[in-house]
Amino acid sequence: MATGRTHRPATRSRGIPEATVARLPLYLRALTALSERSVPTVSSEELAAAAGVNSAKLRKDFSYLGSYGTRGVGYDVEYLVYQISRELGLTQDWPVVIVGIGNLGAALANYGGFASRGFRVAALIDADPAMAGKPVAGIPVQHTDELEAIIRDNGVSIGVIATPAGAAQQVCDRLVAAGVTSILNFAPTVLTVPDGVDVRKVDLSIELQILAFHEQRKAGEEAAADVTQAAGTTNSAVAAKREGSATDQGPDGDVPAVMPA
Amino acid sequence: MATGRTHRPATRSRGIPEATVARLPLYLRALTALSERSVPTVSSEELAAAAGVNSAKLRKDFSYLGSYGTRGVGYDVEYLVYQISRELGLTQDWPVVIVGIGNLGAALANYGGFASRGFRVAALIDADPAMAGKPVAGIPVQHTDELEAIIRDNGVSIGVIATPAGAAQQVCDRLVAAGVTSILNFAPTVLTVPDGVDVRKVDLSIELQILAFHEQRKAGEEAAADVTQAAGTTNSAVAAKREGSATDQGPDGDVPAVMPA
DNA sequence: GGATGTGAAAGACTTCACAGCT
DNA sequence: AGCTGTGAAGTCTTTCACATCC
Repeated sequence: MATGRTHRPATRSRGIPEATVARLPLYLRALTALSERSVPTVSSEELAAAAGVNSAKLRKDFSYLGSYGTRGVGYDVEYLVYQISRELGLTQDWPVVIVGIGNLGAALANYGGFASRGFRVAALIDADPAMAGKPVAGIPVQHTDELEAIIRDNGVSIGVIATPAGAAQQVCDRLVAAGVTSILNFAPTVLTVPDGVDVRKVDLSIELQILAFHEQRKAGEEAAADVTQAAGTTNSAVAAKREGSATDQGPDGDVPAVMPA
Repeated sequence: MATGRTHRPATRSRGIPEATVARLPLYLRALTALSERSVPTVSSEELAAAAGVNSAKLRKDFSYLGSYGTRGVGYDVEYLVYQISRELGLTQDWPVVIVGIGNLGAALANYGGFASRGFRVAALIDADPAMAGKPVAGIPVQHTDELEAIIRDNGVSIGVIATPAGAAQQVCDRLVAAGVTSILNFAPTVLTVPDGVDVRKVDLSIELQILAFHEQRKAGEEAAADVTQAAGTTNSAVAAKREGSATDQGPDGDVPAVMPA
């Protein structure tokens, strides 16, 4: 037990809102791009635009990390990159295992951004004996039998599940039993995990369905709200609604991703 | 607004909360499983468990759709499946194009759940001339040059971007110009789109970073709270920290190769 | 002057708890 | 008796707007 909601002696400040945490990677990516262009400082306005959020939100987010900016000037890019990296735990190396080396697993293994920042593919695991030894992305695939040993020998705490839905829970159970406490699930199924284990899911079909919902709504409004200016091409008139902000990308709200069981 | 649809009092609320919309696919999946097992009715408690949420939330969610349950009994599985499908716009067929047929694009094309629920892969598009004509998941890949024609001829309104980050915005612009109004972006970059176009993103690297944050927090607590039985496992080895390095799978590293986080 | 950092207000979402229907 | 549907309360998140500091 223990793990779960450990009672912490009110260690001040460590309360970064989940919504903020979910945006830190976005800021980090934008900052990294600026860094590569040798941009020394950036204002909340500029950085917010690059990250696709509004500046008030960004400043509020950063305020949870501390006062890393300079009034009248902006933020030092390199310094912020370091602070956010540290906050996200990317200054250390996280060994990761990918279970299920089908098309998706292979795509993930080949994903460059994977290795680049803090994450290292420690092993690829698949249940198919025929896959064993075969290299994918330069890493030999190992059989599921080795799962527990791999986790322990490499001190893996993050596992990626890219198996078919039917195998996901079983794989998850084994990962958790072997010591994994964070799971990124690509299988279209709800995973049940003990307290203290984080699960985030990535689900193509859910995302598409959400898009379909909005798409349908657009079509309805379009039809109902007669055709005002729509002259040329289709271009979704979509009319009203839609407030100012152009693109608050993504699953943004980050619905219920983390579910500590 | 205009549209004098002022007929219904309420209940048929036009405003289903975004958070609710994001969960409908989850409920639908759970219900479909029940349906396949020929379960006739289900209580909010049972369905909530299957979907991984709590029952109060589920009931509240359903209340936005209408009163589809029976007090003292529960919900009729088939009926709910239909209502949710309709609400999500899955009773119609959505042609989808996938742009960028690397490992990830291929994985998406092969994804079964794709075709099953209202979505149909209308075309696969890639910029590599060598890919043209080559079948992936039984569908011949077409060259980017054909993009506009494909969108128009098939009435595609949903596009999936699985290209490297560097090509994503350009592809996005072309999709939008051709009439696409919903985009699912797998490339690790912020897309800018005109008003009225929805973008959702799926980003491996962001998800991993969020997990790393929580993982780090756990480790800190563990250390602070010390003791616990523990013993085995642990010692995250944490080798040296790697810096940048320009990995990048050269050959069709497919997906987002560049752009770390 | 100019941009950050932040209380306070507004809004969105979740949870509670129970009235109301079967 | 059992379970849904929902106002109300509680919590989290976003936005505002301005005092504060370089």
